[in-house]
Amino acid sequence: MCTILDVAREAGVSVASVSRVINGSGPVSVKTTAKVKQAIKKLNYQPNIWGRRLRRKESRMLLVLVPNIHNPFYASIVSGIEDSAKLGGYGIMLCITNRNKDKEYEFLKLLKSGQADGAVMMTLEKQEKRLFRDLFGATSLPPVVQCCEYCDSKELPFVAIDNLAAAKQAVEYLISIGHRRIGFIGSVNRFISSELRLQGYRGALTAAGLEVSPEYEVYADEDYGFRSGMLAAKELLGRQGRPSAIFCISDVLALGAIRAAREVGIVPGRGLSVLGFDDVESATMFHPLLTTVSQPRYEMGRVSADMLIRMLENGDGASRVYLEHQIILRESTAANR
Amino acid sequence: MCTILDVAREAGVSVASVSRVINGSGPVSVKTTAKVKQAIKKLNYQPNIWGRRLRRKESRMLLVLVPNIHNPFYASIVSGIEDSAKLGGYGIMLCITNRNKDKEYEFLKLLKSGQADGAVMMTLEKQEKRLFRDLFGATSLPPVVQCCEYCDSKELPFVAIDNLAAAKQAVEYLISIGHRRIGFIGSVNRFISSELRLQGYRGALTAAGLEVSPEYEVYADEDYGFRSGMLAAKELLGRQGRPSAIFCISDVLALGAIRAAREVGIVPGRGLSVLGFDDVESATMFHPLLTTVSQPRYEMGRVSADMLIRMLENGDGASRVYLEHQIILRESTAANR
DNA sequence: CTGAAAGCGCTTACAG
DNA sequence: CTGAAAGCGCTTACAG
Repeated sequence: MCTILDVAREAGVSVASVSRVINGSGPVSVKTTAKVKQAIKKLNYQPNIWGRRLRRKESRMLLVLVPNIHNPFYASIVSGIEDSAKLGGYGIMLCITNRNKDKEYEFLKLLKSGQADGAVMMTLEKQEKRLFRDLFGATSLPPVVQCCEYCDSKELPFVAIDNLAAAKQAVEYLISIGHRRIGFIGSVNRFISSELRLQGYRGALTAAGLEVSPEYEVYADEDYGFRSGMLAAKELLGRQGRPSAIFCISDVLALGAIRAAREVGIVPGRGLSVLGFDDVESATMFHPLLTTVSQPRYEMGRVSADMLIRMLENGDGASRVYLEHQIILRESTAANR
Repeated sequence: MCTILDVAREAGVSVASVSRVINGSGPVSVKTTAKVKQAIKKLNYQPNIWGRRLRRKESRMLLVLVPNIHNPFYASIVSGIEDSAKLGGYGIMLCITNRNKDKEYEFLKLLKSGQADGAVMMTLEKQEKRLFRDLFGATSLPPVVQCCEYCDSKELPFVAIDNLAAAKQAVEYLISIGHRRIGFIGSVNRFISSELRLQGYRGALTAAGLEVSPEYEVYADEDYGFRSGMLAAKELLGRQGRPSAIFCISDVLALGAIRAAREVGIVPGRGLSVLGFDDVESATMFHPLLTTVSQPRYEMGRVSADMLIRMLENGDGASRVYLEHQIILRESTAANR
């Protein structure tokens, strides 16, 4: 590895000039520029990033926190973040938290120590007070954009869909095609999306004059696992006056519900309508293809990272954006006769 | 942010002593240690990583290159790498290459510029000469461990399963339960695993005295996509004397084949045996549950990262390790009568 | 056991 | 337009 000094010597100029050429900063004559460029090429010079960062006091690094990476839902989001980061000249560091708050905390310390400039977080639960207060104090706003999930403290920016409206529409659709006994499979996690989807479900029932009953609301594990979706659905289907339709807060759960229905001899689609959330790839792998709420995943990643970078570079304030969702009608829902 | 100098002043000692306490290097009296620790706590001091790295000339950062992140196969591997890296005190930077060689190349430059110490690569194709020669010259070995896929240059270490043996066993199983016309769905990519699985398939046929026919070998797209698996299977199933079993080099392709079979009126499992590769989650989501070859994914990630770290820290030489695979019998294969 | 000082590779006022 | 020099925050021989 050669240094800026080697280049300067090779080109017969000062390190200051070399630096100016590399960064396109300050005035340099064409002649000097040419000599420097040639020397860089000849020596195959790569600026040492640590020296630069130490000097500039910036890391050009973004943190990305995802709760788990097995749910295919997160894959496209990470992809979107990565693309935006690259475009802005940032690298990303990924942390798969697996609901381990300590791991999350340790990782976020990289912000304090200057190892990263900002973070996109998909791991924030509804009430996440301690984390930030401990890390940044009560006053200063951390350089963080929340994606998909967000906590209810008012100041932090986020990018998400309108989960309440989306869930309400989804359940309204089920009602519109004749369903009256509609079950709900949620999750025991503390994500705001889970709560809002539950509220949307209840809201739609209430608005239609249908009864909201805890009998029809069951909960899968934190990670929306397939197997736990199956179990939840079986519970629901074993009840007196079982539901004719189930709204699930994730596709993986919905897929589990479909499998559960089959196992107890119900034909999914005809005998039981199932509506999911996310539109992951496996939603269209098998019949009945899943009716679901689609989120603009890649887009959410892009927008989150872009927002974060603007905050970092232009000092833009916190904003909260809702992206469009879409209800995609396929085969897993049918009219109730 | 306060610096080591602030801590030194607060504790009434020199920066050298503070540094020694932080790093547990060199001799320090209990008294000094106590004073320094107290000062660190009081000031909530975090060492600046850039200064340290500039000085030590190490980055404590590992690169991870995956071809795509939509295939659930890669998720656990990344998880394993992350865990090992954390244990060794390394951070990881993720690059989703999407088969973009330039992106890969740019990313690997981080090694040269000292931004990362080593890389775990899952993106190397059979003949990957240019990449490394351009980057590291013909002589020096790059600090890279290959995972799952590897190139045929002899020197680079890798962690993988024995793809040839695994594929051979899988197809031998199909033969053992009475299948004679066995199709193959591969991929047009240039990964060694794809090639070895093809060879294993052919080897098993030949060993059993069955004919190897190009008619029975079809190829899906580079990313083992579900839809392209469907198309490939339809091609196979449309042929004269269609196969009674299909060996697929990935589960997602196998899932596509199962769907294709259904669409042309064949009952997968009974009417057509399908055998996959990877044992991803969706292999057990729907009936027929997929018979498949399971790879120790998380383990592969762990072992790769551990090996890389040993190379970096102890100067261990290149080694090549094969991990155990396993054939998991489920419902998608049945005896041919 | 401790501290003064050099130096890692870079950028950027400052003076010319 | 150019260069000498200071300084970013750290670690580590070196001398004591």
